[in-house]
Amino acid sequence: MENIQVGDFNFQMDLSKPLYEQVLQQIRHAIARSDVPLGTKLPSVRELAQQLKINPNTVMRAYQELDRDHLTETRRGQGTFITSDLDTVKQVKMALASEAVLVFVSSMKKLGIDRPTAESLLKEVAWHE
Amino acid sequence: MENIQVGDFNFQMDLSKPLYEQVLQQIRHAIARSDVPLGTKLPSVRELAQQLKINPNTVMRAYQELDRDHLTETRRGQGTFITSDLDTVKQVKMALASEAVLVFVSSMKKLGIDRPTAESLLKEVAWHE
DNA sequence: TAAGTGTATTATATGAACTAATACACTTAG
DNA sequence: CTAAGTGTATTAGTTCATATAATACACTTA
Repeated sequence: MENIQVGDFNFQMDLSKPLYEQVLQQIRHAIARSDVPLGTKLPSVRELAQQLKINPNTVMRAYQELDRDHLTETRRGQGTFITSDLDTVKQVKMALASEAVLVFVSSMKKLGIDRPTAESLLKEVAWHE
Repeated sequence: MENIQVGDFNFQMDLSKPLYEQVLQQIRHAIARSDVPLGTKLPSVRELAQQLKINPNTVMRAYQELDRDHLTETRRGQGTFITSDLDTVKQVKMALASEAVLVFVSSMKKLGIDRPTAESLLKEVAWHE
């Protein structure tokens, strides 16, 4: 459970999922949560790779996917920056939230659990904001 | 989206996840949903492999995991049968449901979405029992 | 005894993920 | 202009989980 701080970002890496996916998701979530101001510069590819002890190519793969979602903007020679467009951030956030909701509903249906039961199960668990 | 019927079971295989995991989950869900009576015999390893056009070893891997959870019982020379113990089924079902709830809550928290918002998102989606 | 079960073993194939090394292109501070 | 710091691209190789293949063995039952 090592926690690595790089610039404004926090990373917890493990081996359960592809590394590029973890980097991608953790930065994406940081943006969605507004942990970090719009326009913030991401750590450079080389720096992040060094800090996380992974390959630069792996970091680049994550950054490219962020770019594709327009959550970041890359300026050659300068770096990769979080978008300044709040709408884009909100849209991505809602898309991720909807996806999570659908996954949950799908799980419940696969188990043959109806809506009221699912809702009460959800009410039973602690949240801890 | 091919749908394959084998005995009392329905399978929809794709390439998004390991084959053994898909077989495992689909049978597990069928049991949890009580789609199939307790005590029912699963298709034989060879038959299921043939119908799904996958390797017998892959099917066996799924069956062994079901056995480990005590959702099935294997009798050498006879076959693999769903447990007759309703409690076991209920327990596994609730464990899977709890897991799904936790995953959902975790997703919401990673996005910085609070409980009331999550609940209202859930209310907004169609369910279609 | 034969046919149908699960089980085990060993070998091989495949593809995704990751690493490695290197070179190139662009920007900016000095 | 130059050097250092950016992202980008390419090619090669490693590693690991998954899946296949072929075969043999053990047990049950008709």
